Amino acid sequence: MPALSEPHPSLQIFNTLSKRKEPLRTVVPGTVGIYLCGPTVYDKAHIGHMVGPVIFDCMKRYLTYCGYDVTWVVNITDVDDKLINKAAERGISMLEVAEENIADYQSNLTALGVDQVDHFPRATECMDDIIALIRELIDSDYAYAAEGDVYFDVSQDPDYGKLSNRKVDELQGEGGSMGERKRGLADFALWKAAKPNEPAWDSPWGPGRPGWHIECSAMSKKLLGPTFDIHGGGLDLVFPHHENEIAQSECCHHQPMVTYWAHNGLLRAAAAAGKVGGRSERAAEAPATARAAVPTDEASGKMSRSKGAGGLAELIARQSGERIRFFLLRTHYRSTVLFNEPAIQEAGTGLESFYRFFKRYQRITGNSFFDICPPTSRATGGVEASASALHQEITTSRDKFLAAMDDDFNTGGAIGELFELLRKLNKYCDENSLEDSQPQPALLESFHQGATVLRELTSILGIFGQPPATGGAADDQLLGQLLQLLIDLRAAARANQDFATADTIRDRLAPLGIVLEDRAGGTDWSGGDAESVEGLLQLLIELRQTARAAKDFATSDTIRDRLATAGILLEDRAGGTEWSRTPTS
RNA sequence: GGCGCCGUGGCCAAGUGGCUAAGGCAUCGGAUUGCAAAUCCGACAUCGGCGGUUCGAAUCCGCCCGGCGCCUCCA
Repeated sequence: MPALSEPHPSLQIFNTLSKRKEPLRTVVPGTVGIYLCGPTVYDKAHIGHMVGPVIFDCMKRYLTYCGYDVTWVVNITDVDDKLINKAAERGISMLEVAEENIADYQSNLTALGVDQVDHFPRATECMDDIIALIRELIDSDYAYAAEGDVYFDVSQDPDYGKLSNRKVDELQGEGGSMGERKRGLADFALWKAAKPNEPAWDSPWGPGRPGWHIECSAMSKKLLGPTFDIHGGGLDLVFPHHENEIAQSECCHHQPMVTYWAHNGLLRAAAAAGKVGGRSERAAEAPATARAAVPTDEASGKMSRSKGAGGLAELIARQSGERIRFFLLRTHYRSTVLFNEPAIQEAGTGLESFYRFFKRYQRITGNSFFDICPPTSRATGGVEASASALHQEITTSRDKFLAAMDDDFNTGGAIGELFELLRKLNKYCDENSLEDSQPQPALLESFHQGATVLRELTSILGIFGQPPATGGAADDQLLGQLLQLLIDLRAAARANQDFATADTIRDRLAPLGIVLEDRAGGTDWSGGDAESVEGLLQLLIELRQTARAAKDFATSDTIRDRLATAGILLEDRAGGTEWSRTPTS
């Protein structure tokens, strides 16, 4: 076993094996191999499945930023009893079940901004590796075949239990029919003989399929080697899954499987016991006819949606992947996170402050924050601290941010520092009136550099990569046109000291989720969606009626003409004014 | 029964031996604004309870109370 690299000067990782934080030392200097246990794809993903991917995505981004060449593997278990059952239940093949849920899983990952995964190995694509590993274990007497099954002989491994702090003779083991074929209760299956009509692969022990644990030993070895740097997964996998992985791999290779075991905390449903997607929840869910059904009684504690186990795609549609990502990153990854939708909503409120700043940046510099290309490495990032008071503040914030990340990827602490940096930048805008007059180029440059550091740091967390996705382009355009018209009408009213009309416009917009902000250079708006359009038109029609009643035909005609330009036709009838969309071609 | 985790302001959440306990959300003042919104400034907790170690503890130890996880498929 070759010696590990020199430790990183500041980065520490908590290791489940030693139960303490340790400096990062890698197997190969300058590179990091990460393996994260991915899903068993027998059903749609729930939000609990996203915790690991999101934090490990940040880990890879940070390690890359720190100069490492990182390879990240997330395996997919696509052969398993539950897949077989699901396929039988639905009358489709196991492969079809897997394909469907892999697509769901990956689209969820994409929505949450998880795009750093290098390999998604599938168990069914690694059968040769799995069988080879089992054969080696049998040859060296760590495993034995029994009636078409193969079991790992736990009694042969003196280290068994070192990860989860368990003693072999205290383990309960599985009962049932398999128990008769096992030599020891704690022994676990490496290969399971196929029953009639089950999917099966040929092996020296007869047709069958691999056990769950051996897949990960085989896939991690294949892609990362017999010893690699970081192995991740949920805390619930420590025993038996990871314990068994260690047993298999280390008995086979006679060297450490993994240097750092990193386990993320589990998501817990607020106001109810049990982790999201856990056993108690599934039991409670069983009587329900449709798991994706809208909860009928929030107080019953049996809701699926608010516990997050169902409808991740729907949750993402309601809240956006970025909000969910930000919500997850606010808490340290080893902590239990209490999940509930209002909390995600609240995280989104915090996120809005950043988006308002991005607009401010655009107003001041004329450029999009999202077009800033920040330094992508720790060595080249940051600003000259001595250049100005602002730069010193920025440097302090950046140092604190990096110190938090160095401390076992403390994203919660890092995010706190991000808000500090945001406040400093806003204050700088205020104090130097960057929006009002023609600011000095030097002030502008300092400001730009501060924004660049903000972009540098947020990129590490994988947030604000791109402007938020908007709805349909056509509706967006109409919404923009209607609001510009309303803003113009309001500006005219304000110019005439007609604050009643001006305030009416703003007040009527609020219930539609649209907020107006008056600034030196004009009025900004935010919020609103396709559903706001009808309300806006109703308001415009009323404003036009008021203008007509006051014989202010210039205004009323302006409204009608500009609506026509926007593709809305107004028709005055006896009972009132009706609107319709002009057919588009 | 065995192994383990957690309990910080109204809510969420950093901090795990030493300046006035980050930050977010909410609330209340102030600046700013025609009024708002946004932004900035300020207010708001002695860290579940008790006892101990220490010059010094939210941070270490013990006990108690409360919440949760694993020991079985599970991210």
